[in-house]
Amino acid sequence: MDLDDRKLKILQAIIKNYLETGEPVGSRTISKYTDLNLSSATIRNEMADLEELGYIVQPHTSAGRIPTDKGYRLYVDTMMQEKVDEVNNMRDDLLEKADRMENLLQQVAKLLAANTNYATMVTTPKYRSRKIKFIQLTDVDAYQVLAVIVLEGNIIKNRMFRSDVALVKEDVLKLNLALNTFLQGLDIEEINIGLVQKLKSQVGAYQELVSEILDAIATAIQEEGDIRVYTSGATNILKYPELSDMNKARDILSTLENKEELTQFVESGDIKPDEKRGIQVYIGDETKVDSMKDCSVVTATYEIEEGIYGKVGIIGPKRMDYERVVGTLQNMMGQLDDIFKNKKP
Amino acid sequence: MDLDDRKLKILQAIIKNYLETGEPVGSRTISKYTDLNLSSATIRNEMADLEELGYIVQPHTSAGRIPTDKGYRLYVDTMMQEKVDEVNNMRDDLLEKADRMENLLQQVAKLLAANTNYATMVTTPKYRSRKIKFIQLTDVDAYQVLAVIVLEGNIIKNRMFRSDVALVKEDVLKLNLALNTFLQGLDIEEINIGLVQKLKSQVGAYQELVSEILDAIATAIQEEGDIRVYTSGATNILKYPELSDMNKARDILSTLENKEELTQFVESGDIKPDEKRGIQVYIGDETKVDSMKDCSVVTATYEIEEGIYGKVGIIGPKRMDYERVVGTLQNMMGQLDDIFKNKKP
DNA sequence: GTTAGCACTCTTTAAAGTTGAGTGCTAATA
DNA sequence: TATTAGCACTCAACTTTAAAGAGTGCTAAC
Repeated sequence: MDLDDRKLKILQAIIKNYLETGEPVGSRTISKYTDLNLSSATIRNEMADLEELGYIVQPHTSAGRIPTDKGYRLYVDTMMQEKVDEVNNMRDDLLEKADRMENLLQQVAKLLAANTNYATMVTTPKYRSRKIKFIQLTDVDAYQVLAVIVLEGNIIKNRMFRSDVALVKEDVLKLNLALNTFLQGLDIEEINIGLVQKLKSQVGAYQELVSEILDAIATAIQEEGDIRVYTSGATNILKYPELSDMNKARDILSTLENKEELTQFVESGDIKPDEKRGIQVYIGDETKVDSMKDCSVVTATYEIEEGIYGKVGIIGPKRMDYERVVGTLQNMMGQLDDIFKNKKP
Repeated sequence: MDLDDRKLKILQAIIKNYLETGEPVGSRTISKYTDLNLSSATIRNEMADLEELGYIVQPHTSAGRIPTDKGYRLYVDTMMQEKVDEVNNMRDDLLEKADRMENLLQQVAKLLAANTNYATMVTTPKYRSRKIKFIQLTDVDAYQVLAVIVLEGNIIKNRMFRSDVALVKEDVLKLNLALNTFLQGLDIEEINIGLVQKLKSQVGAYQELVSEILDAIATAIQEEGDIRVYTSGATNILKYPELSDMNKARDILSTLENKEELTQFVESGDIKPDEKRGIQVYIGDETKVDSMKDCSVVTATYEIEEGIYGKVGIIGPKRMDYERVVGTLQNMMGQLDDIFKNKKP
């Protein structure tokens, strides 16, 4: 027995209906609301076959059928025809409020949540490495100095330091020069003890200060390497009865709140294969996150420049509206492309 | 009929028991587990009185009693004796991970949530006004310039700008000087059109750039004036059955996620009256937030310097362990005081 | 190959009955 | 006069039973 065209059509109808209602779908429903013109009995026979093939199951003997993960998978892979999403003016909303990367990403999460009624996540871009572009010291007053550290890719970090000895303007300039000479263009691994010693030997009374600054630089590079995750619309999860069981809901919400497990999606998945925006669909157990075994996650990849990319994800029930979600994500990725190309925030 | 000592003792016993169990408390329980040595019948008589006085109610005729908001209020105001909390090494945890204000506050929220099993919120400090301390322009390359804006209180903001005309090193220095001459020490209201015109007339080809920078400064000051709110442990709410009703839970979690309504607690309440750390207890409707009418919120005030303060809040069920919460908060406020006094992050 | 028809299964919902915690009141007691 | 024992009463919560309804699988006819 194989999956012929008619079986495929029936499976599609079952899934579509289940996506809408969240209720098991019976043979009569399919018989009435498709143009196949088959009686419910015939549908029943076909359904029995589809069940044997593993695409659908009955929650209990006298109930309709619901799709299995395998069924959803087939649907997503072959049957779904993407719907171009109507959310067109997201971009204006984005530009209006967000003029910096972090805000922008947070805004993206928020907009998607508002538009889809699912939970959303956005990760910060992942860089391969981070080199020091330059360091700028400024004396704020006699005992305080401001250090601005600029990393490759124009990531800017600043820290205020307090010196024990009174600062001399010329010394600060010299220090600035020394730091830049030694550190410019270096990655964190390249800052070794020898280098630090050599640097310290040149700075006279400011050894303490230099130490602190070096620490700060290390921290800055480190934390820029970490992927941060923004989420939004977590409470949308509670809108779907099949996830609203107190224990499931707590687990899912807690995963969303803690965020660590979500970075998992950054590692996995292809990276932007063709113009499909690297869209990836994880169904149930495919998420590899235990608390999400009753959810599906759809992720897309955005790229801010060659090789530097992050992920946007939509988290909902397995019966999420895949077409709409994929459409919305493609749309959003397009908007992000525009923004990153034209006007770097 | 008035509230004599015995009634008070009984009320206290009822509330204590209810805080622990979350179940209505019957006369027999009180009779057995207090040292009053009274029969359940006597307790019943007293309970009837307490009900008439408005301190307790019965959820239904044949149930035990639970405290009313008025009952909780009396308890919090007069009967509660603060327990010094055992969470002593929070401070080390704090200092280890957090070297910047935002991180620190987020960390505070997280720690409190982990230690209390309630949801928590922390607001950023509220400043009365924000003056420009100085501005530092640096040319990154021929077309990009980095502006670092330092506000009073050492708030640092930075932005990268792209210039249409190629940048000349000396010009950037001049621009820097001009900006500082005109803007240093000014608040946002003081930057008027006349001033802007005058400034622009001095900068030759860089008018466009100056415009952008001024905009950025305005935005920076503005957003620093906004109070941000960090929350943590929102999912703890779901641990309490009386809040786990799907609708209540959604409303509360959604309030916590959106955060706007939470700033409400910053406005209200006394500001640090004596060494009680400005601890304030809002019970049920007292929160003035509709979704929280079944919750209590305990807030405390931290002060980073004279007159600049923010709030820390614990959000839980009405039957939250007030003593422990107040103790924990006082402890935490103490730790924060230490940190802000010794080592400004 | 398709379909009508029917017995069967199993969830869902409602109704009815049972239990038990806790009350209020009364009359007896210290 | 304050306290207590005792008892009838109430009501939510749980259990049991019954009925309804949706949907299936199978058989026999088309």
